[in-house]
Amino acid sequence: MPKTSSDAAATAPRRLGRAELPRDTRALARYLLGKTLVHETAQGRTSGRIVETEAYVVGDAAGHAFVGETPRNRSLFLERGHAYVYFSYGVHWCFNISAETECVGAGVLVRALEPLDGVELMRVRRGTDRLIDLARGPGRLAAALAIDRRLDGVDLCGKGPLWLGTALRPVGRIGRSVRIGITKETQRLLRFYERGNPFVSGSRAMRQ
DNA sequence: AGTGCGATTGACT
DNA sequence: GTCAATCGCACTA
Repeated sequence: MPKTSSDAAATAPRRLGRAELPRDTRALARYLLGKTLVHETAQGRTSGRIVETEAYVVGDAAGHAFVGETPRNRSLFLERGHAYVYFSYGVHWCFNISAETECVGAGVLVRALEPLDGVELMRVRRGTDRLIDLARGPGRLAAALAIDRRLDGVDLCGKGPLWLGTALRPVGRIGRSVRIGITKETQRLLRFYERGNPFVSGSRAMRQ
């Protein structure tokens, strides 16, 4: 059987520091492609390679921060590198990374991961055996890594259980498209993904 | 206090 | 392809 990036415990990524993250929201969305997202819990470690992101920039009517700071979106106003986790459609959690500086509301939605460590644990959490579906889409990704409201606002650049790591493998060609599922600012090309990667969400055309 | 709706997913025709 | 599930939040009054 050929070795794939989904084999457990491939190589250990190094934690990324805040200084390594671009301030600019769009730049951060691109930078994150190929990087590793890790969550360590009592159940074990799950991690994945980020293959799809969306930028929600300053002054963006589609962004949750557009209405100004509220109890729900306050994490978007933290310094870059903090988690913004929100509850979507009364069913799913979605994971974002705050961007820009403190008091500026912007962030990057992480939409899909290529599973790395803890694939079996992800299968249990997700209730499916299909590797391709474990973390393909923001709601699935959060479920696979057990990300929920408890992680809203945590620093991803500290020593906590949820953190960003270096890329274990360089990112390939980056594709760009409109963002998925929004009703405002629908023409802006703020979705970024690794071209041809089967773990990217959406239709086949959206992965090319 | 009531209303409308959403950065989604999975089941079903 | 269509559509219900299911909740918290922002907004109106």
